[in-house]
Amino acid sequence: MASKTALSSTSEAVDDYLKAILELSGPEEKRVTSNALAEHLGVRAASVTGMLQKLASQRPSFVKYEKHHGVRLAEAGKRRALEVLRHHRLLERFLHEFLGYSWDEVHEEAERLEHFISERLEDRIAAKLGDPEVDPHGHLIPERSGAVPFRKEFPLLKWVCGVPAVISSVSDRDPSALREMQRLGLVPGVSLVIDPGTRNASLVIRIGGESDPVRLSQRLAGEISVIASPGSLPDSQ
Amino acid sequence: MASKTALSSTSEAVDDYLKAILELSGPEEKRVTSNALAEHLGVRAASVTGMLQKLASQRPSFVKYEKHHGVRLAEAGKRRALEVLRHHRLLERFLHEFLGYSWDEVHEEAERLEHFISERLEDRIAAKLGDPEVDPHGHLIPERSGAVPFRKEFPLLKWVCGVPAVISSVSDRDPSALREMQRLGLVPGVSLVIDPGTRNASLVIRIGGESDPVRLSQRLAGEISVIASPGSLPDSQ
DNA sequence: GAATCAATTTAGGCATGGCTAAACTTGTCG
DNA sequence: CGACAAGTTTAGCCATGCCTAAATTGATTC
Ligand SMILES: [Mn+2]
Ligand SMILES: [Mn+2]
Ligand SMILES: [Mn+2]
Ligand SMILES: [Mn+2]
Repeated sequence: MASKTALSSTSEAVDDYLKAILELSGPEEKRVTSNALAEHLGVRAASVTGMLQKLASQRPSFVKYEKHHGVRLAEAGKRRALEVLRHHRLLERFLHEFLGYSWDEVHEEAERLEHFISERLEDRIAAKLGDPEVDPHGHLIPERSGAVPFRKEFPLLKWVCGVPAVISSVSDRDPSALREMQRLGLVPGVSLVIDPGTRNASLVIRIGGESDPVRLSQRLAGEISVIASPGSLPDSQ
Repeated sequence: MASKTALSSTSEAVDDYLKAILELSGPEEKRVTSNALAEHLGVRAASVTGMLQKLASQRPSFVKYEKHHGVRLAEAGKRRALEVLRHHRLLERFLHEFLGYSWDEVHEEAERLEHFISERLEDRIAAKLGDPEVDPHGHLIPERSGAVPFRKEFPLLKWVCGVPAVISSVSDRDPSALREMQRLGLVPGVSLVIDPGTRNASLVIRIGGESDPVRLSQRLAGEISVIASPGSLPDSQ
């Protein structure tokens, strides 16, 4: 344990809490509840409380924690969370591009290794990949400096019918959903339109300018995020 | 912690004990003392005793342990130790060959990652490297099946003066020694002869058929292992 | 303003893997 | 044989992170 401390001073458990807070608090950096963390991390709420108290009491503290009112990242916590998230996404990309992993296999491996690679390895992987901006699921990779690229994207389920969109990213946590999307051609960069009036249990879409419609389950659609299609703007000729 | 268990059922600490026993017991599989393990692992002897008792009491047990008389690997322990050793050496080779690590940098990174790579990643790395037989320091890589390649090698310090030898491997644990060897050209595959009568604090050798002698400290020489040079056999024309 | 209920925290435990200090074995030497 | 020293084990502790069960708090709702 002493040797792992030398690398970063954070344990795997601490890393995972910080990353979970980062992801759950969203771009607006909302406070995150103990329950939400417990569910995301697969531990009991009581365990979360214990960890949050410890994270809040360190110097410098990793989180700002107010009893009964949730938690948000402090400066040091945000720095480490972004560091781990960069590791995760670089690793996913590396496994996919150099070692023949499919996009539904990369997440599990990266989830473990992200805590244990050195800064040197992070840099070598980034260099080998040519400093990529996105991972295989379309997620933006935080920069080495800690800067966070930003892109306004929307859940496909909230996109307006009839307006062309481009898939920007998909959730990486469900391998079987990823295989299904792969089969349908639903990968980042692909454009689509939602058929008017299909907003019930499923959604009918047309992919990439083709005319044959595809029916999408709520479950699958819920994992897809989109941005406006360049072709949908007024200046599209 | 439950999730790490899913990968292998051994913790990083257990892995390191098993690997240490494997290395310290040598090809003859001698019993290893608590003190030797404590020194190798950088923990106190009392901690070793505690761990050995636990490893011996598992089912199936990882080690055969007799109080006050040292420990040796049981079947399950040997299997896991070789598995981790294979990870270590494949990783060293991969970091060196694909990611530009120098041979004095690979050990530290591999020492951490060896515990956390999946069987899938192990296989992909081995395939990418073309199933290599040795790591950057000349150490033989255990096979996937658990088979252990064998090669009879000797400490340079015990080699006979005047008889040509070839460097088979060097210790990977001291980065500054490795840099020094690199500088002198003392890498696996290089042939050398020890000058007669130099067996004191240092050793004078001639490298690769050249005539200029090199003085080698006991410390450096102690990290080098050799095998007989093919050219030294009677049938060398 | 009080009752209620869901969310949260506290209290008390357990497993892992370290540590120190104090006992105990074992082999060796007088 | 017996005493001693080195090596080893035991006893008792600590930190990390998880758990369950039992309080507690805070946000309604009447
Ligand atoms: Mn993780
Ligand atoms: Mn991803
Ligand atoms: Mn290790
Ligand atoms: Mn090596």
